[in-house]
Amino acid sequence: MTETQSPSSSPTDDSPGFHEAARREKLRRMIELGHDPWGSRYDDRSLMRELRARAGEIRFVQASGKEVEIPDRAAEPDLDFRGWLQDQGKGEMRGPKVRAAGRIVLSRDAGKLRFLNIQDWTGNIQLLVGKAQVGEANWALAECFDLGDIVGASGMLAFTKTGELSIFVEELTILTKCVAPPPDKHAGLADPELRQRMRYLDLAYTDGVRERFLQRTKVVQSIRSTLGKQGFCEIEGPTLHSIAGGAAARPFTTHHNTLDIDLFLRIALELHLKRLLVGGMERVYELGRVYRNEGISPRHNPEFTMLEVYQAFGDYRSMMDLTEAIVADAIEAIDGNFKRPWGESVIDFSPPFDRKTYDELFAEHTGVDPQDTAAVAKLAESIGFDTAGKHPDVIKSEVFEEKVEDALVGPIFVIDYPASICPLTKRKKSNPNVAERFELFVQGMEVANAYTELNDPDLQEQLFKTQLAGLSEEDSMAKMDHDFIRALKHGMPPAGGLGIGIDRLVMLLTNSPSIRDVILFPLLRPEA
RNA sequence: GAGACCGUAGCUCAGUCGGUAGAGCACGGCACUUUUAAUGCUGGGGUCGUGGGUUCGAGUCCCACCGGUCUCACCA
Repeated sequence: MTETQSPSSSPTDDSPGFHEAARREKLRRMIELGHDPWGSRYDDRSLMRELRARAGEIRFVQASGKEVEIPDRAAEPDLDFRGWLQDQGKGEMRGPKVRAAGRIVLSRDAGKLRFLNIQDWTGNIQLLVGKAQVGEANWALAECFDLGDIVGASGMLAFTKTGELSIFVEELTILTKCVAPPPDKHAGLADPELRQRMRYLDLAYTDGVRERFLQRTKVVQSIRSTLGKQGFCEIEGPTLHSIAGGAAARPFTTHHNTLDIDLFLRIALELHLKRLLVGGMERVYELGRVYRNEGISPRHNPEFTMLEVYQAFGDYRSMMDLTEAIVADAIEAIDGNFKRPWGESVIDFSPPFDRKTYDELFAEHTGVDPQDTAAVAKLAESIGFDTAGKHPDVIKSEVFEEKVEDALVGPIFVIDYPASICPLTKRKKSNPNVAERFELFVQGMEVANAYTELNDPDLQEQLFKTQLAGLSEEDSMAKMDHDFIRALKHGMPPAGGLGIGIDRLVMLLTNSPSIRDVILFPLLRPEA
């Protein structure tokens, strides 16, 4: 901001930055004409969506005084509007007086007549500005407008001769001058780096971007509403943890000066929510950011949004029903279409989703008996995995990820995981080697993960102490948290718990191939 | 962290065999009171990501670096 030129500097057509210079010249002229180029409060405007809804109020008044309804061009797309209008003979359009404000995204001028398309976040509308109609002062202002300027207009809502709904402007207001040249008016921004670094431009000028992020908002609002209706209570847990538990991921570290202690940014919400179950908060959730110091990919961002829900006296099966309800309600909130496009294919989110056990899917996709540890190890080695010194369940899960997960088109609940890789999950009564856990897979992506929560403090302590052979402590979900064990000793009710990756859910629901398409400001290396 | 590909005007993109940098949009000027990515005429706009090297000559070939995209690794 320190390099701003004075508004009085003249445009120089032969220097780099001449686009800005030309715009600053118009800014100077606006000031000269007595306008504030940075605008102020602008009341009583209608949104573009509202204006389009009012098109039905417009009438053509014939010379005789007879009012004629305007044909609905949506119902008659082939109508020759110009011809229809001529057939009505002499007369004039009459429509409501309206005010609107928005950014100029298109501009055409035809001598002493200008057409401006202005856009707000509900749509756009054409302004018709005629020199004779608006008078010299407004016309002089209109001559200072550029693409990208934010302007206000008041006038009559009516149709032009070609049938385009327009505001026939009577008064113009500059609300904010745009001094930087905008992206291509048609193509918007295409360079993925620019789209992320200058998200404001991507939102303002690239087709569909604002809509996608508004859909994300609808999904999040819908989730809160679904949970609220079922009596769940939203809480805010700490994001600074002294033990980064609840998941297996490398944490970001930070430091508190006064206490002189190192802290971690949370990698999961789990352990604090379960403490709340102990405290008698029977249905709780948190929807918030977690941080994992891992790689960046089309499906991973170092900070992402997680939903975790805990329901006392439930189990992982109640969480399956809840997951389906959350997804179904979110789809209803967007557009109600359960068969959703995904690239070249279509995902059918109609509940109920498929449910298959881990072992069933393992056998189906590998042809190997999941109980036959020797055969599983042999398969792992044939894929190229090193099996030496690894727990059989670790080997099995490596094979599962390699051979099964990518093939899960879904939506499908994978249920009943090997217990040894689930240190926070209750075991099945019928088989202690199996954990009551499911993950929801869609297009090979893990979207949700849920357990019947382990509430036995002694078993939990033991599992925290046990590092599975073949996993480093960093790779392990088992991190000793004495305070959490102490909480369990006071009695955590049997419960179901659920985690949903919100970014990935939004990706799937909005047909977005990269997580960066649904995160407003994904992590980027700083510019040089 | 490894590999492949990419970086040219404000934006979107061409650029052949190594031979003085191109288009559309945008921008300036002129014309036009019913346009729809308006149109017609006209003008200006470039440190080809950065720095080296090869060459008589580099946007183009080579090396390093910066940034991005994808794949892999990591994310049990």
